[in-house]
Amino acid sequence: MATIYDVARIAGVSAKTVSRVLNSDAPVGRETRELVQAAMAQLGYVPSSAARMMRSNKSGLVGLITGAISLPNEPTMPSGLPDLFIVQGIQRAMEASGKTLMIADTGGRNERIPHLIQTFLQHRVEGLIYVAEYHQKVTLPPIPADTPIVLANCFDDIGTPAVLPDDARGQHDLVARLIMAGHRRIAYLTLPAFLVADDLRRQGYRAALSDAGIAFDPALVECCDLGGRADETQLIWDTIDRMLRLPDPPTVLCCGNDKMALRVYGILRSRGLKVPTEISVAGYDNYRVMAETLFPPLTTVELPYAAIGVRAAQRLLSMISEGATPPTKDHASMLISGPVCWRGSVTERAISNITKLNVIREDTK
Amino acid sequence: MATIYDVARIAGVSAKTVSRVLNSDAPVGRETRELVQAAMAQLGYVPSSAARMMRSNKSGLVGLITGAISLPNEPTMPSGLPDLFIVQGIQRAMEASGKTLMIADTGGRNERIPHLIQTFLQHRVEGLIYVAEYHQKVTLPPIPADTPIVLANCFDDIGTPAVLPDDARGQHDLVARLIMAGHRRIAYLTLPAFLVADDLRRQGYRAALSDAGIAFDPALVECCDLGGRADETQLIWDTIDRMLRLPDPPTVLCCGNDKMALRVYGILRSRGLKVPTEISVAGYDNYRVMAETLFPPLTTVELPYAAIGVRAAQRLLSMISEGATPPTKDHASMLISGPVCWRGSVTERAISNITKLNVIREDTK
DNA sequence: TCGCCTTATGACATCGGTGACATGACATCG
DNA sequence: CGATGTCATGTCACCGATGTCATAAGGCGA
Repeated sequence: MATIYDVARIAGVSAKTVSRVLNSDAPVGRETRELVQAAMAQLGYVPSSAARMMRSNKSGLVGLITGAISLPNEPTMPSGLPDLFIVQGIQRAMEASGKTLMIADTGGRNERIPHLIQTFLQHRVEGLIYVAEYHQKVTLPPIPADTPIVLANCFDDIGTPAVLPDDARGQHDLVARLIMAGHRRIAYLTLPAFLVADDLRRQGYRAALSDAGIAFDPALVECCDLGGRADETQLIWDTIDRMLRLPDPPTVLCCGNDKMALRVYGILRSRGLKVPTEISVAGYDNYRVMAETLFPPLTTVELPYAAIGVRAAQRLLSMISEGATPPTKDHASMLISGPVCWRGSVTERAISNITKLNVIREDTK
Repeated sequence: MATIYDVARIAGVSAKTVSRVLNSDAPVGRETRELVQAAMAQLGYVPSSAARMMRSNKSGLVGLITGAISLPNEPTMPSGLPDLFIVQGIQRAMEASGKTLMIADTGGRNERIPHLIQTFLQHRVEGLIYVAEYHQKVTLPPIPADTPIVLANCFDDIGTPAVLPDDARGQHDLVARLIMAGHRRIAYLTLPAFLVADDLRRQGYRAALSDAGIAFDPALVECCDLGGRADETQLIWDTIDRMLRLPDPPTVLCCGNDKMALRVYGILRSRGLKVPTEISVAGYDNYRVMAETLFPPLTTVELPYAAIGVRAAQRLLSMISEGATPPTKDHASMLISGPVCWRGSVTERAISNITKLNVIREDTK
């Protein structure tokens, strides 16, 4: 591979002059510049970032650690694959700032994280982002204090800056919207209780009911996610069966995620119940291949993955540019909420007030 | 950040000795080694890959260009997101060989590819892989001859090494298996004709019919994919309507992908047809969140994304180790086939012969 | 016409490792 | 006992850029 010295020789100038042409950091005669550029083109010269980095001690690299690439779609995983949108958001933001993103993957084995961090440090990354597959608490190995790090879709208990989905608000907004559409008996088929999101979503669910003066009925809430185990369909079937036999059965089933909603569609139809005319269904995630492809399309809440990625990247970039000074140690975690995506799977029993409707939408975007 | 010189000073040895401890490339006294290791630990020393690379001229980096991260799930895209499995496969293979993968994303704008390649070349990657979102022909900008490149899930017309899904064989195996299950009237709701995969799949479809001595009936084949446009559901509806009215209607509907199969499920049920007892459905892709979550689970053909990734990576690695010598210029493209995933969405009208069945399965894995 | 500034360019050291080679202390062997 | 070999370690140059400083030519005001 050609070097500036090769270019300099061909162009009949010094290496330093070639460097100046490359960086435009000092005046170079027009004629000389053209000679140098011709030589570079002729040799197919590409500057070595390694050499450049040695001198300047700035790598322009940001490291991203994720299990997202390795664990898409694993049935055991709650939210599934769309967390890759986080990576996409980060990518976009980094792009815009001229940094190069190095992506490493745990392959599902968290014990490899120290090694991945080591590799990144060898490349002198200017910052790190850790992306979790679903909203959870994590414990990362210690990172050198001069390397800023941001957690995306996860948090720890030592106050590392984090960017998280606002699960409580998402569920709240959905339920509030369902109430506005005239629903009063709102069932909630929840995620497994060990998920951070489950607790937050339940809070949002209850808060929305409470806001509307609707009593909470524990008979309408049941965990229906066994992490993809074979008997899950049976569990959902039984749960729906039980709820429909209640004296005052639900008019809408809120599912912990879109995948569960897909199952519910199949079950309801096997029982001869039409969606949404006989019963409404809502999901969570806005997993678009499902939500938009289902018939009828699924009302759901968007998990704002791309926005989480963008915000995480921005946060890291500002930490990098502010230098080692951790600023006013502002809120370690930042919550991002996504809008309710209203589609045909829920009946509008009463369009109470279009204006209010718009308010909610704008409020949540 | 500490350097070997800092370590050397603390340990009271020369920098070269520290280097020897790092690389174990020459004998070092036990006591000295321990001193050095203690100093490294004390300083939190991490070697600079930039400096190392300058001397050795080996980066240990491989560049991966993809639109996969940016375009998951876009309704306009045929196969959708699972091509990320290719990236996962590549990651695994690179991992095993000790190379570090740099991933760059086109963000859907192919005109950015030259810039991405430029960035990779600055980092002196030892090879490049381009991953396409779906099986297609691509035209990449010229790459320096000394940088090997492999195409995954795509090909070009200048004979660049490529690793591709064997669409013809996949569709053939599926149809053959359906025939073995007793089906004779096999409808095929195809992908858009502009897709490379469509032509190959049609070939496979016809070959399987022909193998079994079943006449090809054009009335059973219709394109039902408008790239996610709103009227797609209507088109599928009409097509199914027409086919069911045929004097000899199909007993199974093969869909161009699992997403279309999901739509078909909804439509069939809206029409009161039970899957699979009244009509069978098959998909393509083995997009597991769908295929396994649907009720009943979907029979489909696996698109062997992970295997494509692994093979592409292996191919690149061997090109790297063989050096600039392009070997015997063997087949530019390598076809990878995936197995038929047999699930509950298709009836077994006649289990003709278990042995044969196993043969097909083994044959296709 | 001289001093000074700007433009255009080059010489050289430097970044952090590693390869080539040298050196000194022992051990081994004929 | 001297020749030879191995171990343990150090010296120094070098990889390919760029920062610092120097130099030379030309423009311009005093």
